[in-house]
Amino acid sequence: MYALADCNNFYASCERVFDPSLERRPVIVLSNNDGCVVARSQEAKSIGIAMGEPVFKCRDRIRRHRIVVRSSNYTLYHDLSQRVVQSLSHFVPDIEIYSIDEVFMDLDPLAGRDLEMVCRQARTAVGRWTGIPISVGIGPTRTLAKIANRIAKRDPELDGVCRLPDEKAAREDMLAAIDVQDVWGVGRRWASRLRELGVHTALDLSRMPTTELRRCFNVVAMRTGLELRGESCLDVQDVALPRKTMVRSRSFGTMVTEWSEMAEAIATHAIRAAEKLRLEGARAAQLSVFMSTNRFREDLPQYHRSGSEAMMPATSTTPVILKQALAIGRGLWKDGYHYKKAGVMLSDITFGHDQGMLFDVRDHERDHRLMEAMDQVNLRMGAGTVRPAVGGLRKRGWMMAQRCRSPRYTTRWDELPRTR
DNA sequence: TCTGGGGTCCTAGGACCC
DNA sequence: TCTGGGGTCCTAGGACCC
Repeated sequence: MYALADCNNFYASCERVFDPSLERRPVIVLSNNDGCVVARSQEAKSIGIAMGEPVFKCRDRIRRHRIVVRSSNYTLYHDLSQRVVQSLSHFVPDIEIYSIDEVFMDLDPLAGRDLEMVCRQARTAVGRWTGIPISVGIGPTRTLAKIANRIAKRDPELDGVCRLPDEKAAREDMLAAIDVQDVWGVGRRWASRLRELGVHTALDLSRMPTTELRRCFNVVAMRTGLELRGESCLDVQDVALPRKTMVRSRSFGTMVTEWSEMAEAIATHAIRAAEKLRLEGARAAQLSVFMSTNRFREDLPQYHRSGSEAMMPATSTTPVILKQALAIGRGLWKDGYHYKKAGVMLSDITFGHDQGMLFDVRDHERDHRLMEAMDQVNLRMGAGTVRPAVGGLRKRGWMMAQRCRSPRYTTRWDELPRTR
């Protein structure tokens, strides 16, 4: 058996933990650059604010209903997420962190115990210890646990925990009430194709022949079908798999028309990416840079391009990555466009020892000492205390807009919550 | 005026090998 | 006259997730 613990309205709930005045009020959290709505409290959902809706389209409703608006504060959300995981692991040993607000739990080690009871205890504890409300779904496969979780959220009488019934008829009734689009693994495209085939609910999907799913879609869809029938195809990954790629990108606060600004943005992404790579003890052998105009501005000429080069040998040294990223970026750049976004992607990521180079003249030992010194200073004195100047030294238009970010209550001494 | 960021997996098709 | 069969690797694009 598996359980899925999912934080309710996670970012909105995080905002409430240290600001109880937000309780019972509609709250929304915005994406980077304060562009779209990425989280809504229950009250905001009831008003009809949609997930992913651009803020400028709901300004009226925000004013009319006095909705509280927050920029996203990932430092805070990430920290609270870790506390939720820590609390859960107190009750269930085998867990997989699936996303910032979801945890899968393998319940087999708890065989013989009342699984629903354990999950209820875990839910209460998370609420008390972290202030974050969660819902838990229990089922024989991960896909069914997801569905149970959805039901737990929807039906207040279940008090936040739903165990999928074992009896066939009862379970089928539940599956029949779930829209096929709401099944984990079925997105918009597949949902519309499935509807054309007469498949409208999770129950319909579970009854579709495996070979048909394989033929019309792919093995991923086939697994989903099997999982809905109770045949487990996806296990809890209790060890996080090593990453394969790393991306740093942002859309700009205001559009960029000068290479000097674009260069700062690319440099900043390259610097951050290299830093994170070192933090994880990894190196990358492939570097890509991309830039694009604003796809929503149909009145302006469009341009988007990416370029990529090998890095030999694989590296995490900032100056190496930086120099190459700027060279690629310069090659992509064309005057005359209004750029809205740029980014850097590192791939072919390795951990441990890499292939060396026969004619390598670079002093890697020196690189290593330099990076170590820089990282140590930044760790102790604050991020960005020592950094390459090409990333820019003053506030510029390309930098991200964040008009209403709450304090980083749990990770900064100078932003600790105070009592009056 | 204003529209996010970061991932994974699968498949088809082309290039290449013997 | 007649022109095979069995592979691997890479990439781009499409789908999905949060």
